[in-house]
Amino acid sequence: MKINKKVRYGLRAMTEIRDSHQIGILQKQISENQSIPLNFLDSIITGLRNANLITNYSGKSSGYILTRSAKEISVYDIYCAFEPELALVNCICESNECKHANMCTTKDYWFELNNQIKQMMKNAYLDTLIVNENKGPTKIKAH
Amino acid sequence: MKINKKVRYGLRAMTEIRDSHQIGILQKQISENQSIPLNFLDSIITGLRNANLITNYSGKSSGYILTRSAKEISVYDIYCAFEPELALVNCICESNECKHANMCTTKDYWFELNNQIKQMMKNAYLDTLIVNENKGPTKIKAH
DNA sequence: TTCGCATCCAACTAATTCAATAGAATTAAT
DNA sequence: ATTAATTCTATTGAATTAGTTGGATGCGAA
Repeated sequence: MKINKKVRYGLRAMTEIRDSHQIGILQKQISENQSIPLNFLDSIITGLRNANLITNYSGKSSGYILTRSAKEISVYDIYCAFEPELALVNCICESNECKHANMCTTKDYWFELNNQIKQMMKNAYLDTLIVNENKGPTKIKAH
Repeated sequence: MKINKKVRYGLRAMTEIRDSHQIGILQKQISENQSIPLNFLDSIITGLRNANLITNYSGKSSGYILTRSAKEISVYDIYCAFEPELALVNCICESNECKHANMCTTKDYWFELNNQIKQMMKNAYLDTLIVNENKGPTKIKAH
């Protein structure tokens, strides 16, 4: 079970765009800052734009910005820019219902796990994604 | 993000073995009951045996049984019979630490999500996996 | 207007993983 | 011995992933 690279790069790209605030940021700059291959980033940007999460003015010095506040963009919004609805197992998509579903011992469990994961991704917002400066164990300040 | 078929079949196979209690159950029977291709089930059984979750006597009329109580076998135990430790992103495995980890905005989030999913799989035990008989909306009995 | 830069867009490919199959060797009950 | 089941190794075919290539388009500066 892996998160695919478009989602991972997409999330990192989104934090770059977030941090450029109203000014906007170019693909090239995102690519350099985040070590994402430029050509690959291109298709990631397409995904984010189609999902209506970012926008820009076309032309030479465009620069991408968010379409809404970072605290209104969830990790699941970004996930869905690159993947269909989260479905850990195929029978979660109704179109793919499997024949022995009505005697399946595991279906309910997968549905439950699927929902919980989805909910965790929906409850995490772009504004909370930050670099953790603490490398070592957390120091508790005496008070 | 998908659960692979070995894990899914493996979990279903485990509920069959659980339900055979002390008697034991043959691959062929598991294969028929759960519509799992027999040859493929073979490699799944191997995984479960190597993970020390099931055992049998080899030969003609063997039959598999659990090595311990179903309520002591977690979904995560079964998952790990077929996959290495859950790692949604590669940098979770220390051997694969990525170069810009110390400036990564998303690492902490993936670590947190990874831990929560792992915990949910560790807290679900084989004895709780059952067929849900209710097809329609739940009927609440008047009392 | 022509050039450079950056985005936009579609097709393609190389590599890897996944799901399944095939067949031979082994084991043990009858 | 025969039979029925498991065990082990190797291979295949399909699907997915990650990334590339090449060209069209749009804008601004020289």
